[in-house]
Amino acid sequence: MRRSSPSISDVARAAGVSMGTVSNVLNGTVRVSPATRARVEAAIRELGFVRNGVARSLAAGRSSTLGFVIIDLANSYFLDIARGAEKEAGRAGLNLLLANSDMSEEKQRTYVDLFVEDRVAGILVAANHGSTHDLHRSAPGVPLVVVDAPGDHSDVCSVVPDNELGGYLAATHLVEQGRRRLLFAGTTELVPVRDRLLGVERAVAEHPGVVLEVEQTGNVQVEDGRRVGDDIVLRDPRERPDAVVAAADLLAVGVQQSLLLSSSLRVPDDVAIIGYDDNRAAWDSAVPLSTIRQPGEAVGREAVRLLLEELETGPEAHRHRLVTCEPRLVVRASTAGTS
Amino acid sequence: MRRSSPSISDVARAAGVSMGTVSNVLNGTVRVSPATRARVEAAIRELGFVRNGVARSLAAGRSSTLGFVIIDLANSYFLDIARGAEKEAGRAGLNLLLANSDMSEEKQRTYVDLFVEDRVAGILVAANHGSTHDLHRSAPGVPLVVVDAPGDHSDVCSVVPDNELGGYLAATHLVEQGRRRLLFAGTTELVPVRDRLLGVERAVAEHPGVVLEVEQTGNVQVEDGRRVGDDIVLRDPRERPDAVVAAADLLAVGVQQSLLLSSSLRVPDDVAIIGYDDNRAAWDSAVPLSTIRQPGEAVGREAVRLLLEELETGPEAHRHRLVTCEPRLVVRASTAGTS
DNA sequence: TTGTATGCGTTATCAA
DNA sequence: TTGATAACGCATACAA
Repeated sequence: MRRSSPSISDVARAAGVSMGTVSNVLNGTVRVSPATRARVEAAIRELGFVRNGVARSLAAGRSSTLGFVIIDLANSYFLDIARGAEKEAGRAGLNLLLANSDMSEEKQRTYVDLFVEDRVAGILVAANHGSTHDLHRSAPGVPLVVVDAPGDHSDVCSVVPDNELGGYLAATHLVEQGRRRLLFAGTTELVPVRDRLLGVERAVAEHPGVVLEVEQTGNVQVEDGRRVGDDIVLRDPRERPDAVVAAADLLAVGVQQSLLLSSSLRVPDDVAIIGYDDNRAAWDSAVPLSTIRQPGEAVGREAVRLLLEELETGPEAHRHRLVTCEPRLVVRASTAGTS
Repeated sequence: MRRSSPSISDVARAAGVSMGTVSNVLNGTVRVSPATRARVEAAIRELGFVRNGVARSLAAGRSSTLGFVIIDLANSYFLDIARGAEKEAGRAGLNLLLANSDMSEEKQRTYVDLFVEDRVAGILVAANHGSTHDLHRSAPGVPLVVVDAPGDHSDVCSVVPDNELGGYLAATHLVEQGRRRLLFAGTTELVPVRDRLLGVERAVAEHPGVVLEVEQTGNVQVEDGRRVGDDIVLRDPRERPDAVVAAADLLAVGVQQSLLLSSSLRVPDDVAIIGYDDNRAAWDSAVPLSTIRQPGEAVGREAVRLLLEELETGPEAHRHRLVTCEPRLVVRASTAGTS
């Protein structure tokens, strides 16, 4: 039994050919006669040869893998982005490896550094808004694209979903369903939430007679939503909104739970509710939730495209830019009725 | 501006020392005089040198990264495993890279192959039960551990949660809460579910007077649970279970939703419900769900430990084995009352 | 179509 | 403590 795995030169010797020939049949770029090809392939099989990607990328000076540093894998949105990125990468013959930075900027740096050291072909980073400052400085020479947050435009490309449009779509939908008193719930501490609210405001402004109220929440989790719901339940009917735009699905689920448990208000009859994200975590609410679906796959796809573009164009000829992806309205039961 | 990133020899020239010296300050294994160290470090900073991990692992003949091929990243359990694995790997100075096989055995193979080609130090594979046959054959030379499914014991190590124990814990808890008519819901097509049922049966057998009924479901999703709940609601009170052991959290959520919507049965007063997995997707049910928490982090940790063991012992001296991790009962409101 | 030889950027061995 | 140099396994340019 051999100690280390066989190399190309072992294969060459076994097949009675040169290393170059073995390399040629492996890569298929240069023509090789069927006869020798067969001999080489037989030797490869016999020896159980597996090509060494490390030596490969060292010699070739390029790698065929992309690295994706993800801030929150528990969020299905980022998984969708990863899927989109993976597909687009596959089209270009590249593989996508993931690293979980788990909300930690330190781990984010560590993994970016790792990918840089490993000289991957390119790096994707899903980061927090505001934490993308010097990401590019960690990656000199390796193209890097910031995903889901606007990066420093002069140094990196970035891809973001159009949150303003999403808010607009949500509010417009509710108004078209006949709703007139809208309540927006969320915390405007978060930049994406702020953008969503802007879109809601634009939609409301387009429809005279429609009023909008904003309720700040501490966070955008289920418990925050429950508080919003409890508040609505306690109100005088004349003060009550007939529709809620939640800044996130979990928030919407909380609102819904609260209304349902109170048994006094029905969804959507009395209050329509729309969420945001189309998060898997909210797919199973009692009343199926209308929502704005994040363009996760598109974000991932576009990010890889930008990476490939930079890869082909070369670092200096490349102009960094921001690409925006459009979210989509998904109508389910929670807004389906007419008021 | 330089075309490619500076190498050790560039640094050596700039610092007026030899490559070996630079390598020594980089790795810190050999003593270097403070003076030259300072000169080298200055040159490194000045040139923006980043060490080349590819050449590094080629020359050293070893890599410091582990690869984890994950079957379903959308399931928070696997993310927990990844976290546990990452921590343990970190302790050994290794990095963990993830690949999403997304339920596809083909992608699983592809990524295992990729990791083998890249000569990672070791590979973790979270696989489907039954699909682990020839995984080791794809990875000659690279230690591979099967996670969450029993691998072919003679070829690989594997780590699994103790599903039988989990079932036992769940049923015992319910019996201790005074429940006497247990209903187990799930599909015994799935091996893990079958094991959980075995544990439930053992617990029931230990308590004369307690009866158990098994209701097969098509799958273990929320909708399957709703059907189970609907069935319970329609039953004659004397035929009705006072406790449900669901084979999975989502199933339990479905049961709960159905009972709650019916408004005729209360949880846990009339029917206690316990789930399985402690899946994040079920954290926000209306009545907080008691459950059996999967030992995700432990599974990941043990998997890496087995890998390290095989790495140190060497392939031939190493005996492959199966490690089992114990799940834990988590009591929340859905079983907290007394019947 | 196939063989030969050089270099990729490091580590590691052996001298100095 | 430091310097010189041979691998590591492959791609690739060039020669045959």
